[in-house]
Amino acid sequence: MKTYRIRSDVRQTPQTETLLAGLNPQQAAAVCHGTGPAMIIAGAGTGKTNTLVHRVAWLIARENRPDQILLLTFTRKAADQMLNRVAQLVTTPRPVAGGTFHATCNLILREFGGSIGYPPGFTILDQPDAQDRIDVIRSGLLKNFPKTRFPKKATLFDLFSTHRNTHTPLDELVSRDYPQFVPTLELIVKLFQDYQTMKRRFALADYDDLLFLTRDLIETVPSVRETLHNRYRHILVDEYQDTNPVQADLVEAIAGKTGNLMVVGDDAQSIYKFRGADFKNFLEFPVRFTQAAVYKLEENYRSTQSILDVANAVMAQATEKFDKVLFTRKPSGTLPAIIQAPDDSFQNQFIVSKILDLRESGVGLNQIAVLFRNARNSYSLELELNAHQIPYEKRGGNKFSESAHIRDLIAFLRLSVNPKDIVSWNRILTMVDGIGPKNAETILQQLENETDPARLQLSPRYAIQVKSMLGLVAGLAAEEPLSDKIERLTGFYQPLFEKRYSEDYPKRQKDLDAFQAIASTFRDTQDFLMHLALEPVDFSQTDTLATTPDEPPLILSTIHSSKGLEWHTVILMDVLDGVLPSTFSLDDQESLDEELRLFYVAVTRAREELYLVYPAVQYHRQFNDYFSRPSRFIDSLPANLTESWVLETGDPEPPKGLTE
DNA sequence: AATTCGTCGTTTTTT
DNA sequence: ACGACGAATT
Ligand SMILES: Nc1ncnc2c1ncn2[C@@H]1O[C@H](COP(=O)(O)OP(=O)(O)OP(=O)(O)O)[C@@H](O)[C@H]1O
Repeated sequence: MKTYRIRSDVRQTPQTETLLAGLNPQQAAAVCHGTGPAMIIAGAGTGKTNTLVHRVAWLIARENRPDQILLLTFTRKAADQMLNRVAQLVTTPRPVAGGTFHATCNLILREFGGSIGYPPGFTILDQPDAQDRIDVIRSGLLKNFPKTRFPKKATLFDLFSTHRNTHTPLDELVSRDYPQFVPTLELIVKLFQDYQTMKRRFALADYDDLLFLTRDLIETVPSVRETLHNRYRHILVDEYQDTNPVQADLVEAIAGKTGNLMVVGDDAQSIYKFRGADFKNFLEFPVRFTQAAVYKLEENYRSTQSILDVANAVMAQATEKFDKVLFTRKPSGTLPAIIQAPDDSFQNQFIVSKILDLRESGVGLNQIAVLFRNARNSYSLELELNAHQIPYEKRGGNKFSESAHIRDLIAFLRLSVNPKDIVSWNRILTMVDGIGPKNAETILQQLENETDPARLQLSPRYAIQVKSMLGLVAGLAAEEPLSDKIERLTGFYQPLFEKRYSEDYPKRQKDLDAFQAIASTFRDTQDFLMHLALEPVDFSQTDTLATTPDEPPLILSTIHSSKGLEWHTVILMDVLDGVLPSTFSLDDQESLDEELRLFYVAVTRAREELYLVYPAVQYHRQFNDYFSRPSRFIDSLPANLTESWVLETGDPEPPKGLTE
C-alpha cells in the first residue's frame, strides 16, 4: 500500500473555506496569494487590514507556524489593532511574531546585536533621553565658543533624525531649514559624530538606532540574515505607505528580493513625510521587487456613501492625483455636517452636547472619536468633558512617561540598574537645594573614585540629603520586588516633589500612583524601563488604569494616531486654515498635499456620522494672530455633499474687528 | 561663583 | 503653558 499526500497548495481544509467565505473575490485572491512578493493597494476602509489578517489565518491553516509569520507596521495603535484582529480570528498555540518596527528591531538587536558590538543589555534612549545626551555634548563643545548662536538640543535632535531618515546631508538640511546656523555647520557635524560615538561606547540606542543598527546588522552579517530569513518565512507589512527608507531596506534584507513579503497600503493615506516616509516608495514596490503580484481592492465596507462622497471630493483636490474612487453598498446615510461655532467655547459645547445626544441614542462613548491636527487642540475640550464627567482616553501628544515628575522617578530607577548614568545623576542631584550643574559635577567626580558615601566632601548645606539619596539608589539596586522599590522611591521623592512642583503638585500627584500601578505589572526593573522607553504611555491611559471607569471611554486622538482605526461617529475639530492645513505647510504644495491626506484619513475613520467643526475665530498666541477662515479643504467641497449647521444660542456676537 | 528667578521667544505630526 | 538664556541674589 502506498500513501499519497495531497500537495499542500491544492488541499483545502474546511477551515480555509470558511475563512474565505466572508471576503470579496479580490480580497480572497490576495489572501490566497502563493509565494513571493505581493502588494495590496487600496483606498481607506476597503478591508486591507482585514485581508492581511485573513492571510495570516490562511497561512496558519496551511501549516505555517505562527511564530514564522512576522507582522509589521509603524504606529503602535495600528500594530495593536492588527495583532488583536489576528488573535480574534485564529487561536494559535504561540503568538504571531510582530508589532511595531521599533519593537521588533529591539528584540532582534538584543538577540544578535553582539555581532556589531551591542550587548543584549543595551539601553534604549527615548526622545527626551536622546536630547539630554545631545545637550551634554552640546554644552561641552560650546564651552570653547561662548556666545555663539547655536541650535538648541531639540533642533539638533530633529536635524540628526531627519538627516538619517531622509539621507539628506546635514549641510543641505541646515542651509535649507536653518540658514542662520550655517556658520556653525562644522560644530553641528562634529556634535553629530560625537553623539553617534558616545551612543556606541555606552551601549545606547535611540529610536532611529533601533532601525539603523538592525538593518546594518542584517545586511552585514550573513549568518544573522540567514537565521532571520529562515525564521520569518512570511513577512506582512501594514500601512506600508508610512515606511521610510530604512524600514524598507530592513524588510528587504530579511525577506530578500523574491521572499514572501506582502505589503499593504494606501498612497492617499501617507502622512509621515516628516520622518522620511514617501508614498512613492510604496508605489514603486513593484519596481524594487520585480516579481511582485499586485492586488487592488475597491469596495469600501466601512463608511456610508455620503461620507465616501466627501472623502472622494477631498482627494480630488490633490495636485498629485491619486487614482482611486471609493464606493460602498452601504446606505447613503446622513449628510456629513459642517458646524461653525462662534468661538472655542461654543465648539466645545457643541461637541459635548453632540456626544451626549449620541450616547442617549445608544452609541457607546467608545464608538465616538474626536480627532484633531495637534494634540493640544483638545485641551479646553478636555476641561469641558471633565466638567460633564465624560470619561475619555487621549491618544497622541504629551506622554505620561515624558513628563518631568515621572522622569524624576525614572532617573532613580535607571541608576539602580546602571550607576554610571551621568545624565540621571545630574537630574536627581540637582533636585537638592543648593546643587546646580557645577556642584553636581563635583560630586560626580568624587563618586568616580569614592564608593563610601561617608567619606565624600560635601557642603553641610546638602550633605545629609545627598547621603540619603545615595543610600536610596544603592538600596534600589538590591534584590527586592519592584513594587516595594517603587514604594520606597515615592516615599523618598514626595517631599522633593512637593518642593519642585510647588504650584501644581496636587495635579501631578495621581501620576505617581499611576506609575506605581504600571510598575506593578512588571517584575524586573530593567524590563519596566525598557517598556517605558519603547511604549511611552499616553496620559489618560493612566486614568483608566487607576479608576476603571464604568463606561468605556470616548476617544480623543490626533489624526496621526487614528490611522487604521474606525468609529461609528467621528467629530473633527478645529478645521481651520492654519490648523488643518497647518501654518507650516502653507507655502509648499507637497506639504499642503500631505495635510490634505491627513484630512482624508480623518474623514475616512467614520462609519456612520461625520461632523466637521470649527470656531469662527481662534486666537493663536504663537503667531499673535486670529485664525478665522475655515479650512480651505472644506471651503472647496461641493456644497451638496455636506449640510451646514447653525448653532442656536442667545449669546452675544463673537468679538468684532478681528483680522480676516 | 553658583543657583535661582524672571522674561523672551517658540511651538506639528511618531517611534 | 515650556524651555533657554540673561540678570539678580544668596
Ligand atoms: N469582505 C468584507 N465584508 C464585510 N466587511 C468587511 C469586509 N472587509 C472588510 N470589512 C470591514 O470593513 C472595515 C474596514 O476594514 P479594514 O480596517 O480592514 O480596512 P483598511 O483598508 O485596513 O482600512 P484603513 O485604510 O483605514 O486602514 C472593517 O470594519 C471590516 O470589518
